[in-house]
Amino acid sequence: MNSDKQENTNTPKQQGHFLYQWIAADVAAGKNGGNVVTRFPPEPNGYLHIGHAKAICLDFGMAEEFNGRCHLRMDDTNPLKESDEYADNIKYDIKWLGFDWGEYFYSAADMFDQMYQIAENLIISGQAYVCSLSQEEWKEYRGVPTEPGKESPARNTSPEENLALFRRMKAGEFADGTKCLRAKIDMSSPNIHFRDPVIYRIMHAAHYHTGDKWCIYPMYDFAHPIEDALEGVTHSMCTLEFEVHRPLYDWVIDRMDEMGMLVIRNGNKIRPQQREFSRLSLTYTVMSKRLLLQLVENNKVDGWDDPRMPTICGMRRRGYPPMAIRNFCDSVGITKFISTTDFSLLEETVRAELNRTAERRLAVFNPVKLIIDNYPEDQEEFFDAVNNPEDESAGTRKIPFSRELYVEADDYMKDPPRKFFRLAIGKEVRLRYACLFTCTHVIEDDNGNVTEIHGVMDMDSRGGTAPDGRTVRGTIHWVSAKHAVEIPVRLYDRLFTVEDPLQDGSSNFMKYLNEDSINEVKALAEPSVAKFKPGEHVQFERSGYFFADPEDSRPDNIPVFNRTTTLRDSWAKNSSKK
RNA sequence: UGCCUCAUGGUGUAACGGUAGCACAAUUGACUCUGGAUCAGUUUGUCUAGGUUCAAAUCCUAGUGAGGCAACCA
Repeated sequence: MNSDKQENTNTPKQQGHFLYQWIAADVAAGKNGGNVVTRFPPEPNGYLHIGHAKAICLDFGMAEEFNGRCHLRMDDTNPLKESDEYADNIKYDIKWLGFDWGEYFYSAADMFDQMYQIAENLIISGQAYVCSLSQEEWKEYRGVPTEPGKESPARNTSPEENLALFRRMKAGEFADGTKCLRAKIDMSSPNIHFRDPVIYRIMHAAHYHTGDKWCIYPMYDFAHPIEDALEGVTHSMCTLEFEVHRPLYDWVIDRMDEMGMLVIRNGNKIRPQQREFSRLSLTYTVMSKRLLLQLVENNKVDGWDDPRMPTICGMRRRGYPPMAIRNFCDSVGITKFISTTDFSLLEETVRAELNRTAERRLAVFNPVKLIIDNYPEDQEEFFDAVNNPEDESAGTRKIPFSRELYVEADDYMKDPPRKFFRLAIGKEVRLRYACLFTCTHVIEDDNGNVTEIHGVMDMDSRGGTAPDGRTVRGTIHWVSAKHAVEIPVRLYDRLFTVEDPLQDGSSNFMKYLNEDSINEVKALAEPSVAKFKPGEHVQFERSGYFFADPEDSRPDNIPVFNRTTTLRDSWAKNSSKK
């Protein structure tokens, strides 16, 4: 028993990314009593995007891995930007991804009283003071990194004087920006964040959560470590740009420790620690809330949940399954290296998931009539089709068949290249699930466009199997002309035309918008497609994965189908190369 | 420039002093009632220069390149 324990403490599992190892080492060493508490701390000032999903998977994932818990906390210390609408949608998105914070929901605003108390304590112990310098003046006093700054004239005023001033700030006696509370640290530190950082500012603004109770609000650098400490968070993970803030984070934790305000859990004093990892970047999109907001406000997209947006809600409407997003987040890994992930990796993860789960249907997007001349005019019959070849339990369905069908115009070629295995005069193809068909002739209009494809079926090939076992290379999809239903579809493509829309700065990114990123068309589908419910996925064979849009559907209850992603198409890839 | 950080195929990541591996992308073939899926194969890499060591992607030194910080935003 004893030796077992020793082995555990000395050999943390040497696998997983660096943050995993960091936590594993703490657990093995018995730090915080071996408990792990993480947190995901969004500011409710925008919608969550795929970059946040990476952080969510990390924060909740590490908690689960070490049998701990992950808090959800609204980091709402700036009333000017935050709202309930954002907070509600953030919660919805996290749940949709499949994570649960249980009873551990927090709001920074709920800790304003304690933050205020800590600020007063700092003033009393001479570690904070009220400064009246204007922002311009302060900029000059703070100085540049290469040389020490200058002390604020208020730096050495007495605690009594500062306390009185701070209380008057709280009482609303001063206008915005005329005064602020600064931590008294080190004006000559090479780390700018140590040069007496502002920890409270005056903002006469109603907070979506606390209303008019406050007119002073804490700054991030002060609030965040307090939030972590008060909640008893053990491991606080954030993105790389906060690396230089870490000494200040630790400074605040030290002060709380001196004040005896750190949480004691099971006899262990919980001292939160911060570590940083690289944020996610994706090709062909932008990931900053600010820029996404610009797209929304300039009507370049249809809102935060436009299926072209890299937001969680946009991807949901596009038809990306939550598991695909989680698998993607796992596969990009956690490092400190600033990298850009190929969008195709995300798409491939989505295809992998949908290939397993989505039912197949036949739909024709660019129809041309195909007539089976040896099939009786008034006859119709039904053929069995497999719903999902990757999942036998999905069963089969019947597809109606008749003399006149629609097929893709692209599936016919007048002068086909040698490796074209589709319709051409004299060639035999398989009509998926139905029969073998040989094209005999076509009818063209005055412009040379094919209006009808004619041919004959092998009457012994019903169901699509060759009676003599001959191989037929090409199989094409079709719908029966008199049975087909018309469905609205939205074909989406990437939002930007270049891998890095910010290649010449964030002010010019809109010029790289892809004008062709949405294409609304009609398609003809087999009748069963009309029965799809909003929120269901489908693969239209040989075309792509589609998602019945939960927001829009027609009066006849046929949904609008958003194209989630195309199928891989090695024929198109090869032929476009030539 | 001051402080902090990072550097492995086209892209992203693994290797924790001992055979540079995996995924995506690219490419060849097999198979196939989706030119999908599946299976098999191929191509491409340790930023540079020194040092320590029997042995370095890994440790040390210097250089180079990239990023972050200098809001009363988070």
